[in-house]
Amino acid sequence: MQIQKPRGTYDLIPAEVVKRRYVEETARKVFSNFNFNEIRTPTFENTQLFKRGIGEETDIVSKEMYSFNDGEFTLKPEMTASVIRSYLENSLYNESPLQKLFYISNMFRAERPQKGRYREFSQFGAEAIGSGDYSIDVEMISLGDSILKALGLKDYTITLNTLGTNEERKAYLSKLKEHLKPFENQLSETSKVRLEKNPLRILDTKNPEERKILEDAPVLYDFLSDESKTHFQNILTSLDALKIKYVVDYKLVRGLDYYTSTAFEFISSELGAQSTILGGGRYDVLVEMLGGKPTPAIGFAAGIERILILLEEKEKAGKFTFPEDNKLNLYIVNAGLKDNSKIQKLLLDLRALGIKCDSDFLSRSVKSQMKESNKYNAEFTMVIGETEVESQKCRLKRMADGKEIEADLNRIYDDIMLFEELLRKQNPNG
RNA sequence: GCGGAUAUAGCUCAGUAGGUAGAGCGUCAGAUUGUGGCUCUGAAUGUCACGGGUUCGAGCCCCGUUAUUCGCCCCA
Repeated sequence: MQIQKPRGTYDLIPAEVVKRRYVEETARKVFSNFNFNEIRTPTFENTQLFKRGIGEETDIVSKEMYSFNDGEFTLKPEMTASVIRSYLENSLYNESPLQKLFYISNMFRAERPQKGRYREFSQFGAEAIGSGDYSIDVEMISLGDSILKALGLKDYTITLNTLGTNEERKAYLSKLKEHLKPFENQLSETSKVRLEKNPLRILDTKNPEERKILEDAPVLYDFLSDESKTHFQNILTSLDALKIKYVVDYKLVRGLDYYTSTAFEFISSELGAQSTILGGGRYDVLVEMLGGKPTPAIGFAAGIERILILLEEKEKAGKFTFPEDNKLNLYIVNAGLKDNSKIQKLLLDLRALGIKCDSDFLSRSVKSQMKESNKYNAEFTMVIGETEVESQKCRLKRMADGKEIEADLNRIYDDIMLFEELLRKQNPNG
């Protein structure tokens, strides 16, 4: 029996690699424009890092981690914990008080696969470590927005909330529990468990009955300090000034323990259950939790597969096209030349000069080779046989319009560059 | 992890009442000797996801497995 790829993984065949590279390169370009620097960390970490950083009770840590070596190591299920670990381990805080970092990497979570949800998946994301100022929150949101716009996406909603500080949340949570207690029997099993362990997550429910119960539940925002409220309002004011549209949703929460204060999600309606294409927020306590000095920080991550699904849907609808790979500059047709090394020598010289060129390796007919050249969308084609080798001359054909010049085999590169001029000289009327 | 659906050529899909597979696209070759795109002609390719069962006989029916997909859940 054929061996299959593991569940929830995928192959990227050449046609798909081109699309993915477009996403990665576009993201990289925008990150760079925002003066964020790339960071790369190991594929696996000590399991302890994620337990401490993400939280033992989270779904990710409690049931979705790929651990091995008796649980000592774990394939990274997200990047933030790794980035902070690396930030501390390499003392990046000594290089400058604000570190603006980005990453593009694959992650691993043992979830049930679905559209837009894989067991090995990819994210690009950014972390700004060292500033508690609201302006960096705005910077991050506009960074995410800029990348998606640069990619050609615009049909998404930016949803914002603020989760306040741990102390503020504590006061709120007891009120929320009080509100939910009477309805406990109507809650789902998971919500019942959460009522004790993490009541905030109940706000996130999709269950219509639970949503109803939550309608007149206390609102977290009302429990926040003036400082927290001002921080949030300043962000909103700035976003208005930048003409970035958003929706405030006081029920938006995040699933990882390290989040505090600002939280945001970029949501698309075209992805079914996996509607979040980009999500993030502040995590002002994480650096300290991982052994550093108290350091405010904020980050986000975006799902590359989800973005690709959206772009492919747009492509199908005729509203988008992926940029093509660089086309072949020259295809050399071998017309019965026994000594192929003469052609390969030519290819080698041209390639060294930066020309993308190829030839036949199947001893096919001239006609087939021409078709091949056409399929590769080659800019130029030339035919070389015994006659050409002897005379050191050949005909160089431009595929777009079929026009030809006589070219010198000893200076093909120059002739390609001078094509138009030579064409005029050789055919003054054509 | 729970519930539903699906699984036929590289791709998109047909396949009638169970009688051992087809189309379009793509690929390859040819349409007079060494020149592509259009057109025409022709060819190749499937253990009908895998394993078992029912039957004289299964792509079609039954069971299991695997994978995909939708919802829950989770999140990017």
